[in-house]
Amino acid sequence: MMEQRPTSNAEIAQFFSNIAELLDIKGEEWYRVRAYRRAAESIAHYPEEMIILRERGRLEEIPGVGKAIAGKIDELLRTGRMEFYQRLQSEIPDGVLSLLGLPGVGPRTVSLLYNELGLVSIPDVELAAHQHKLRDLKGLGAKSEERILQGIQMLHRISGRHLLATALPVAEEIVAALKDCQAAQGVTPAGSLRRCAPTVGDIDILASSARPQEVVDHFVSLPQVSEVSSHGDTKATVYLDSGLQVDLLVLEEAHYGSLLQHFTGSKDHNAALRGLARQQGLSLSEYGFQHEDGSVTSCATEEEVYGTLNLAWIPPELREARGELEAAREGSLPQLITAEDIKGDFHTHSVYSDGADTIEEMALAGMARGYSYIVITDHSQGLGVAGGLSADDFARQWAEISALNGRLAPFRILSGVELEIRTDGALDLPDDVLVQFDVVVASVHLGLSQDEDKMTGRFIVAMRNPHVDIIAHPTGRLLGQREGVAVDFQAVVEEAAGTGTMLEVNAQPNRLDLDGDLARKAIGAGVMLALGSDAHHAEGLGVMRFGIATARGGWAEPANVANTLSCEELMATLKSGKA
DNA sequence: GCCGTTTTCGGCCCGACTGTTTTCAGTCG
Repeated sequence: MMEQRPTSNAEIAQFFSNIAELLDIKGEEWYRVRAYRRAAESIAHYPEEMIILRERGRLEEIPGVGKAIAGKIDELLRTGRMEFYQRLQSEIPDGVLSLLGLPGVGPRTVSLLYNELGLVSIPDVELAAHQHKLRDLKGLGAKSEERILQGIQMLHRISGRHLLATALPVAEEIVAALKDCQAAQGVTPAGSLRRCAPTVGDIDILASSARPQEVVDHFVSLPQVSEVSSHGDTKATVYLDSGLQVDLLVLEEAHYGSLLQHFTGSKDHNAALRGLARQQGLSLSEYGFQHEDGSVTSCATEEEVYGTLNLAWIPPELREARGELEAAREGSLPQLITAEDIKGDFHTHSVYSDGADTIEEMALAGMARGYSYIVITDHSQGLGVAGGLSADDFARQWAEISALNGRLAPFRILSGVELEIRTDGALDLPDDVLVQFDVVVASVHLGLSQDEDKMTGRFIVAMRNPHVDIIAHPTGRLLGQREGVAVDFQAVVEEAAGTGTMLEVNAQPNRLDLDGDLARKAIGAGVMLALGSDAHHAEGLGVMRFGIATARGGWAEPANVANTLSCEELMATLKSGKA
């Protein structure tokens, strides 16, 4: 049987990421390790497929990929294997890499655990810790052993990351509590929360103060805190009862811009920024810029930090080391879409299917948000579990929408449907019904484990139907629960561009689908995005902020997003057929 | 291992906190 060859950029990147960690555990020189890490990151987010670049001999155009790594990519694509990687694997079993996931355990400690005790998995380490075998290792002691054990128990309790929407209210509560401390000024969430990442590993909060120690002391003694992990003069890390980790950093006000920039990250963005500073003979840290003569210039605002490096200020959502530094230098950063640009919501449910509120309640909520329209998109009949509607049901709904529009004008309720793309690829309602909707949103909820060809085919059939305006939550991922469906996204994007079909950025906190990277790909191909709250009750319209944040992460400008159109413009666009 | 409008060799990102230390390495963000 043919061995499955890694071909996607993500799969190829994984090899180099593993190599970096294996070399790190082996004690290889840090810069070489970093080179592999950077290459992996670069490959994972490169807009073109490695397989194409290889054919054209253009692999070395990728930043961070030189002769040696290009050769390894070539070998991998040609033979499906990589000699160098296999040699490393023979020295260190794959499972050992998982030990790096333990809090407080880095490459040096992993090396000890493996080489001295032969531990190759987290359960191995747990057992050894219980048997007090770890405390005798050189450089470790009873405290380290206890800490590792606690880390393992923490991993058992919480699996991984927290949704942005979960962490945000917690962060706001802590910020409010910190403001009670008189010494604290300028308290604000930073980190992945400020960058509006879909999920956050921890909550970062920063403050400025003339008396940092007081603020840190106040922080670690908050009632929400269940455990203090570290507690210094300017920095502390705690765990809450919920298992969430919260970091606080406090500096004087003069450093505030430097601090905010530093603590917002991302790590990669900051590393790249420090690299730029180096080129100018400067050393950048949370305190400011250190010049070659040792003097330090601190920045009170982020604009000063970026300005010092001849860069425009960069919106936090873009700080992922994905080309934003180059754009900031050239003055070509996007004018990102904002909440004020949003004139309507493309994806909402009512009591007609599985929503909790009436169409009128949904409309009133939309009006309260300052929208000029919402699209009601109840499920079609094929999705029985969600109370999907038949053509007759929709006819009743249209009558109600029409009456409401008479009363609520100039606000408009648009008649829509979340049309099931059935497992056999057929659409769930006939064309003579579809043509009567203002907006048709098509999506898949069934047969999600179909193979890539079948799934891609279902999307393409839907997009080729002249009445389908939008594909909703295109990958079907559920954060922390389910990977997206197997689909050839490149083919989907091309078909969307070719047929003038929009792709949704679904704003549900556990979907955020498309994500920022894919949204950016879609925009790059000329696809229009449609933001939908997918609200199932009136309050649910509020999640739109997460959709906007995600679109911003995809570098979306107002012109890339259909929600910025007025109702008239939208109807004119839809009536003129698909592009 | 990568990279170059100072460099094809010699650089390459910074600092706080902790633990096991007796001057520092490891980890983390």
